[in-house]
Amino acid sequence: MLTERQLLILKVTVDDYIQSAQPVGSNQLSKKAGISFSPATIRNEMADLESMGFLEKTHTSSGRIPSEKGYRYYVDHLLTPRPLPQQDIVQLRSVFEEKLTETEQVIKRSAMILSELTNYTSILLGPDVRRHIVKKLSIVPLTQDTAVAIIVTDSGHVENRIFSIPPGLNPSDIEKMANILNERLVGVSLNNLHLRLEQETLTILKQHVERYGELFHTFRKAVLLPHDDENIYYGGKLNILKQPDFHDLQKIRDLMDVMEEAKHIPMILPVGSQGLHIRIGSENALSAMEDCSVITVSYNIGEEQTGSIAIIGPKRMDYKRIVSILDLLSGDLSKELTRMFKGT
Amino acid sequence: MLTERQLLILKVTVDDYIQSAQPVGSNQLSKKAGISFSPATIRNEMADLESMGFLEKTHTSSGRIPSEKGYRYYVDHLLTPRPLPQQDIVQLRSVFEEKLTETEQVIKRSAMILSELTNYTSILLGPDVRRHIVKKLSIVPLTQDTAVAIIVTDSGHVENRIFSIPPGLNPSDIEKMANILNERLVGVSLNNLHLRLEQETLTILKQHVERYGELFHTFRKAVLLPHDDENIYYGGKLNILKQPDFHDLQKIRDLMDVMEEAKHIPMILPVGSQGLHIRIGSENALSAMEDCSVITVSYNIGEEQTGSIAIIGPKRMDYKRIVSILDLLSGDLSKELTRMFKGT
DNA sequence: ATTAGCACTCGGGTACGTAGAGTGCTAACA
DNA sequence: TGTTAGCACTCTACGTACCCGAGTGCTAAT
Repeated sequence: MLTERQLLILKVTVDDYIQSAQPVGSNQLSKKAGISFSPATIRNEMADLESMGFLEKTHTSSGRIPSEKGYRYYVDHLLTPRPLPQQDIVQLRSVFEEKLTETEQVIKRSAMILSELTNYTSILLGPDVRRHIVKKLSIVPLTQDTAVAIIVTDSGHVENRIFSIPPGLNPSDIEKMANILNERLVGVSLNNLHLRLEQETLTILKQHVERYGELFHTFRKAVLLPHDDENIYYGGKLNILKQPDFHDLQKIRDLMDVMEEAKHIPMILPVGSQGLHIRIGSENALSAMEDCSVITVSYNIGEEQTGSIAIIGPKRMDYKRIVSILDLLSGDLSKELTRMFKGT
Repeated sequence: MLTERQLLILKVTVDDYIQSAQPVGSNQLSKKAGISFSPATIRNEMADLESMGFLEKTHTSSGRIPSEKGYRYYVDHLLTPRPLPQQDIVQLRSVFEEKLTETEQVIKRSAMILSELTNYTSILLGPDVRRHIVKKLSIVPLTQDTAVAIIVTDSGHVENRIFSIPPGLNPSDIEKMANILNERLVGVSLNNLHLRLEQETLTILKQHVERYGELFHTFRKAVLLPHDDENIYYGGKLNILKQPDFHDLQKIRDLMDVMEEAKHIPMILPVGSQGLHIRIGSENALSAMEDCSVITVSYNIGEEQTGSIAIIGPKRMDYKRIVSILDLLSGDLSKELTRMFKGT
């Protein structure tokens, strides 16, 4: 439905606007490499592209900028991924040179490097902790009436919570409880912890531990409390301020507000979906992000557990480059993290 | 050296400017309550105050705004702390109603509430982890060649690090090592951990554990790696964007940049100093903060360990209110955290 | 089908005039 | 002598007018 020439003009227009952030006019365009027709012709084609909804004007006599539909068509049909410059690859892979031993560290560093490389904001979601398997559970008494419960998972993640001990309880009972819990809960995923706690351990505790009720209750409450916002990692939150597209302070505030709020994260990056996704402007669920584009990609550790990577930038984002970068990183990250925990 | 009337005019000028963010003129001032002299008189006095350096003009025929010297005099001599409204007290104390069990949680919540209450940015520094005393040390094997070391301190803080195990090492040796380390290191502060590690445990390890060298080396490296930026808590980082005083995007960027960078923190809030401090504009060490005022106060747990609270706002900050709020919070926080760990 | 030519539009910059708030100074006043 | 009314002056903010340049749409010629 679009002619070759229209496709060319659309592509060059989007490319130019992405690069310059200025509306592009027919004269300007005619001077570009690969364009062999006059400004007048370009004007006609651009008028057509506008009536079809791919381009827009900022005012009556301005040059054209891509509409959301224009960007959408561009990313769907006109994106010709170019191999990344060697330098970028080196920088991106430098994360893995650091010999980090912890998932958390690797992801945190990745977020930083990603934002440095792109000049946009990055959000990385760690693998879902709740699928991890309990490897060991300890209880360490702190004071007369408190103790800390420590759960180590197969991925090396350590969760710890303080809970209170009913006054006057026999210390040996706590030890007993720790032993029983260890015996019964190792091998269970954090997800299923609460089920197992109530189904299996409760009856056994009853038999061995005095006043198990209070102790169990406070322990259970501590262990189940979700610390869900702790595996979100940001890079370059302030890069938004670098973009010429954002000058309205109120909008910047709204946008940053939304990003910081952990509860909005599922709306920003579709957790659980595989592969690469691009959301342009109002395709985003949140109205504060209607001037942004978000590119997300998933990665995985082993086969099952997946995390997500998101890049948030203006609609006028360098899609070509970001797609290449995310492709590379998600692959590398999957490989590296899988390698780190292949032995589990 | 300043007459009563000059003091009054200075005070009212600063108060008014803090409240309105607009230069204040003689006519405007003459209508205020407590002012019983004419605009002309005020003009004379203001001219004097300006020549003495307490006030400034933004341009030849504008009203006056306080100079840094003016603010300084105001906070040193004219600050009449007023009791906080009951509602603020309630909101501030709501942190302690939540029955949080972990220091970290309490401090995190305090930072949030503080920023909500003040509309400025807050930074809270947790107590120095390095002074905490080791209560228990465990080593949990993860894979063939990795294990996680877990250190629980008397405050309930849990540090964990993954380290690698030299291939082919006897698993029972790791257990032996854990036992030895536990025996020797419980009761030592994290600060002194590295000393003790090398002085005492090394010789004993030599006697009991095969190939202690490699194992010890990798363990030592893991334990000593400082995670120092993890007890800084922010509240309302975006509140800067709310202040009418900040409109220059570049300055906002610089300011936020500086605040996020953990290494700048010691320059922002003077770690270790007791009591309440106010730094106005260029009194701050960092040039990015020359348009800000910072109010800091320390709090303590028990007798020794201290953390800090800082509020960062424009020079035109509501000093009276912030001082009252910080006074209250630092007291409450000290009491509450001391109570939480009085049993240690 | 393409393009040169032309009238038209709009944003941005500059110049100018005015209203309003504020100042400094002088002279009158208590 | 300290205070105040009066007045000329200054500067900002705002609105209007104007022009320049880049760009468009349309028409007519190629």
